[in-house]
Amino acid sequence: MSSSSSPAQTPSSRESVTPLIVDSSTPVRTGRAQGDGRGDPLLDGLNPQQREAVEYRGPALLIVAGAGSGKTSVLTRRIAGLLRSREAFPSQILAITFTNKAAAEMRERVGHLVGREADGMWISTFHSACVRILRREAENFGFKSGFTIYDSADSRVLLKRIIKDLDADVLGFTPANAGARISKLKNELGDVDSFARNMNVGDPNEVAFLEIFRRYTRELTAANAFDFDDLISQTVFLFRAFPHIAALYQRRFRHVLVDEYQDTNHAQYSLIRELTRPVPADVVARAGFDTPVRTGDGSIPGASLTVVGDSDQSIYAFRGADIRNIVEFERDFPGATVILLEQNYRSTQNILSAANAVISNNFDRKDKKLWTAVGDGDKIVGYTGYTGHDEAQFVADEIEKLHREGMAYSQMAVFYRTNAQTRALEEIFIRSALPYRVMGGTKFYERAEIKDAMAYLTAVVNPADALAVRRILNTPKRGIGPATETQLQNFADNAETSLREALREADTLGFGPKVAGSIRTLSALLDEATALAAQGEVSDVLTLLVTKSGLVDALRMSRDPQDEARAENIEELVAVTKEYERNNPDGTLVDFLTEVSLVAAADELDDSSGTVSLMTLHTAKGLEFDAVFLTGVEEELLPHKMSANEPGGPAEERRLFYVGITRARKKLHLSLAMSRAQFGETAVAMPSRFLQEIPDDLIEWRQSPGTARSRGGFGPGALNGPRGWKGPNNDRDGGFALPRAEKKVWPNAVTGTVRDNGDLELAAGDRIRHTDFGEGRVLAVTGEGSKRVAHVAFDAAGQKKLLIKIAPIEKL
DNA sequence: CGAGTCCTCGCGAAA
DNA sequence: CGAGGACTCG
Repeated sequence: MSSSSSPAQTPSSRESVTPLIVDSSTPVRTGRAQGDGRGDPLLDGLNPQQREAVEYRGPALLIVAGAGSGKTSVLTRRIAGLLRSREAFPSQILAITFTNKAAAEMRERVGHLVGREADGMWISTFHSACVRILRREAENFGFKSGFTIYDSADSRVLLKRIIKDLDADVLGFTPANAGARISKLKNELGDVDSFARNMNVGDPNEVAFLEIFRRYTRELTAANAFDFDDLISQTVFLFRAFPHIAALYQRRFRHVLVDEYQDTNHAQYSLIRELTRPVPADVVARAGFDTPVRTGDGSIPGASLTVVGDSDQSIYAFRGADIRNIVEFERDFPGATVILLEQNYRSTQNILSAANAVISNNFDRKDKKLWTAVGDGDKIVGYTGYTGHDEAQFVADEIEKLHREGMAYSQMAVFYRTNAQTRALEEIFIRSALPYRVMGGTKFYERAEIKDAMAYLTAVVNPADALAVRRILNTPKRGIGPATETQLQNFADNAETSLREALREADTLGFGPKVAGSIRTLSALLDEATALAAQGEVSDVLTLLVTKSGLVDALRMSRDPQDEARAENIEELVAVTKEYERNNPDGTLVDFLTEVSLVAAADELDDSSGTVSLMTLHTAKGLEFDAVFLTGVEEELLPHKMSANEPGGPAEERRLFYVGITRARKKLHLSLAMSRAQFGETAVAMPSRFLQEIPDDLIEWRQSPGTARSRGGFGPGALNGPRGWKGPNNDRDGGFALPRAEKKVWPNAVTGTVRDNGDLELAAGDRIRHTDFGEGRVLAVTGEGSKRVAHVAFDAAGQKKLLIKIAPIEKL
């Protein structure tokens, strides 16, 4: 997961490890290290618990790893130990991580320890591992290995059609709620049949849902497609239905390791169970396995299982994560050993004390206290802005200050609860010429034009995929409207063939010459691309499709100014395919599509990019930064208002806050705003209850909720210093129930204003006036053209960077 | 069929 | 405020 900064690897071990192990003249130690392990690179610098976690051998091991306790280090060394001692071949190891990035990092770190040998291991996410298995075994249960993977947006499109078709919207069904319900069922390994058996047949809502679920499933099957949840559950079904196939993997993987175990759902849990099951003697005999790990009775023992997790960091209940998986591990796997890692190597004690204080408010948890030997460190910085922009300005100013003091932008991150909060942050960051990247959110691959281009590729790989064919049918516009689409679909349904095949019948379906011609051209293009895909590179196929289809041209010709950027995005996608070819010389079109389908938000993180990272608290899990800005620490946002009525909701929100806090190595900033724009209007915000759970003396308020309130002209300000603040529930004196009408009363609140300054010329020494910061003097101007940046010392607001082109400034 | 406009609704997190 | 749907007109 994260590149832990534990002393376990910092002093000298990491550098010295590589030559020691790779150098063949060094005797390879077999078996376990003797004595205290001094001199053994795998154990050097580990604390006793970590060491035990690396060395323990047995059927099942649970490592309860607190935040920052060096678990990645432990996990990689554990794997390296298995390989080094020849207890396992690389091919016998399956390690499941939460993101592809974590997988890549783990592979690299094991590689450092044992060399090229690491290449044969399966280190991947649940979803990637399942796709790999499913593609390999697809033919065994009625799928073709070129199946499409539908993301949630694809599922929603499909459900929208179905709900409309069935007029189920009048019963309150929406693509979103039906999709969530289906997802939930699948996470519990439910299917249409099991739902039908257990449903209340007298409930019209359930009857309708059954029909939606049934149609959805049928359409997925017909399209040769799996949704995200299917990837896991279908693999489990496959293993259960075909023990001899399961046995292939049960025999192969002798060591299964699972990271972030607290966030596994029931389907994932079941998958692990299936994989670590012993193979009965009769199955071994029938399969004719020739294997050394057979026991006396002819069976193959179950694989050894190692799971790592921390129930305090369980934040994916909404995705079906079941905390019981980790809590009941010892019961599930009799004979399991549990090792606790509590020493933290990441954060300062002040940060950990805050984290401990917060999380201790959750009941039903085993008490666990993180501690560190590095000392108290700086206090946590608190700030209350008047508005979201104000808060963002604080963040931007602090980031610039830290940067001037020598901290790299890439070592700073801004977290928030909801994606919508990025807007104010981005507006201010752009204006401040601050280099940043938003992780996740509206991702590249979720853009409409990229999904269009990808749909062309999908239609080539999987002609059965009606969703993909439908998407490209009239994109770009080629005169094939809804009526034509319906006719084609009807023909396909009646002839029991696919939409793709129906395209070949354009001439026989009575369309006008223009429409029929369009269809014929499209069909021919798909055929041409299919032929090319058989031997050409992915980028060639994509280029052919996006040019000959007219997709790029249509965007270029459009007068919508945003379409130019969209055309560039498609160019960018072509570049992505070329990059993919370089990295995966043997990669097929299917492989490329799979990879794209399974990229996670955190996968985009590039340490070398030199930018500040913006991300949700969920995406932040497993990462760490020198400086963290946790924004929007307000009631209704964190904890989010939707969580209030959910069982376990508030506790999970607290864990989310806890996860955010524990990402910080040295500097933690907690910020909030007194009012926040949503739905285009301003709403009053109150400080989060979680703030009160942090002892006062750990936070240094630059501007406390109390002072922010008083400066705005409400009530007795002097009394409302940091200590005077009593939290959100104290209405009279410490409260923040501002009247709705009274907004914008803060004279010095920062706004998101921008202005087009054209080619305003500024030079060092010029005096300027800024809408928000008042007057100041230009210190220097850097950059070129539209990226010119003025470094300004404001008389009252301090030093700031401004992007000249858009900053709301005038020359005096 | 398609482009344009008005209108409504929503923002919870994600592989 | 923004996306997406319904509606209208050419």
